[in-house]
Amino acid sequence: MTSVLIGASSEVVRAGLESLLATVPTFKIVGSFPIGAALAQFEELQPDVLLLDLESPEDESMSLAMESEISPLVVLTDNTENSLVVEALGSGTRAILPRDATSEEIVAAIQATATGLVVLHPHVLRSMLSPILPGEESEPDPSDQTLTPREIEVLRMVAEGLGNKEIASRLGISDHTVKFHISSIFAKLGASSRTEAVTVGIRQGLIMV
Amino acid sequence: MTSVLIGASSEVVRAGLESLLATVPTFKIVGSFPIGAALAQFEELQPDVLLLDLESPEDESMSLAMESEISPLVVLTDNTENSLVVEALGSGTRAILPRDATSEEIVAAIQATATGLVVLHPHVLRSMLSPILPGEESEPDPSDQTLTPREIEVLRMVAEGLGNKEIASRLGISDHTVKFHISSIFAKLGASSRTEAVTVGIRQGLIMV
DNA sequence: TAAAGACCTACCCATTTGGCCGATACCGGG
DNA sequence: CCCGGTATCGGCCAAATGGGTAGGTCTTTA
Repeated sequence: MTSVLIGASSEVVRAGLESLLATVPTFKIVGSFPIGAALAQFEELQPDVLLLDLESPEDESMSLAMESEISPLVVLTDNTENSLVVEALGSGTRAILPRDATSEEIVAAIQATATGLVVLHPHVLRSMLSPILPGEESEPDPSDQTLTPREIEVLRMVAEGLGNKEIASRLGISDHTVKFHISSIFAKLGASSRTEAVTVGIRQGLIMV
Repeated sequence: MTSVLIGASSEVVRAGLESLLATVPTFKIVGSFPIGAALAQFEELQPDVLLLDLESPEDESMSLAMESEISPLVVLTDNTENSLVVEALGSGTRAILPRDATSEEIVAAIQATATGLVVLHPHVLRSMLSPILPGEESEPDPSDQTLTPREIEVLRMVAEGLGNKEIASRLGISDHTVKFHISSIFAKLGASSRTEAVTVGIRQGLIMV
């Protein structure tokens, strides 16, 4: 049984969510209020999940909810690309869905959230990943050479500051081989030291920091 | 009804997952094979979800799965902090859970994945957020030490892949001094190689890529 | 089947790195 | 005035690094 508290400024939305959740026998709606009231009631009602419908992420309700350290939080919002929602994940919010999510998605998100998991809509994920996955940049700079999976694996360990010997033992290969791979990496990346290789690799999105 | 294909190298794990999923009436196991075989069967069986148990993210199976563009993919792995798993999200993987996830979590993740949502374990989320959320850094490692302007200058050149001698001539100082600065940087950043110092420096926002 | 590429191993050797000892000099605060 | 932090030099030395060349499997591709 998962107890759910609904917070939505629109009464229509509340009614919609209520009827939606009512179709799932393991859900129990412990309350349904405008956002402010829902937040106020959270302490007392202690629901497993708080389902919030936010008109816009700029809404102060978002920050309010974030600051109150309410943890199992499912948020419906329009602007899934706003960095605000991404930040929200850093402080309690367990799920972010667009307001036009299907009922199956909302139900699944609440269930997953209740178990402690974090749920995202693919769009939200993309906006999170875009800064760190520069994505398919194929500038024919000096090379355009693609590293083999093995080389990427090695480069990743180089970035960790590991020595050739250490890398060798982790991969179960000889350190001679590691040196060979690193030489190939240098050639393909146009680098001449492992440190330079790392920065180039990061710039090209091959590895992350 | 959600059809699930299981891929795990260990027969014990397969049996465990099978019995776990069997308890959910809306799940239907369409197959259970070692990882390679599971990937091969994916086309034919066309499951709604592919559940993979990966021993380690370095496993070539991961890259294999990523390249095959199989989309509804739930991955169980040990090393949830590895950037590899984060990258995996960029190409198909819909869920990443630690291998010691509870049965509730696994079930919830499969259900959410089937509806198209992306599911993460909180740990995985943290490793994704850390690069773009500079805040919340409160690891009193050996670090928290602030680099002097000169040291930052040196670190920046180290990141470019320059050698001590080269840095020395650019700064108009002796290479001994450069080595001294780098030693201080190592101590303050808790690094033990110039490459590691660079990645730590990038992580802490001291330098940029 | 042949060719190509990825992957692994091995050797030699010059250069670089990083740790360790020490020293001088400047500057600001107690 | 002395002390601590910063910046600058010096030498010594073990270890790691990077370049070159040369071989060997294995899988995929043509």
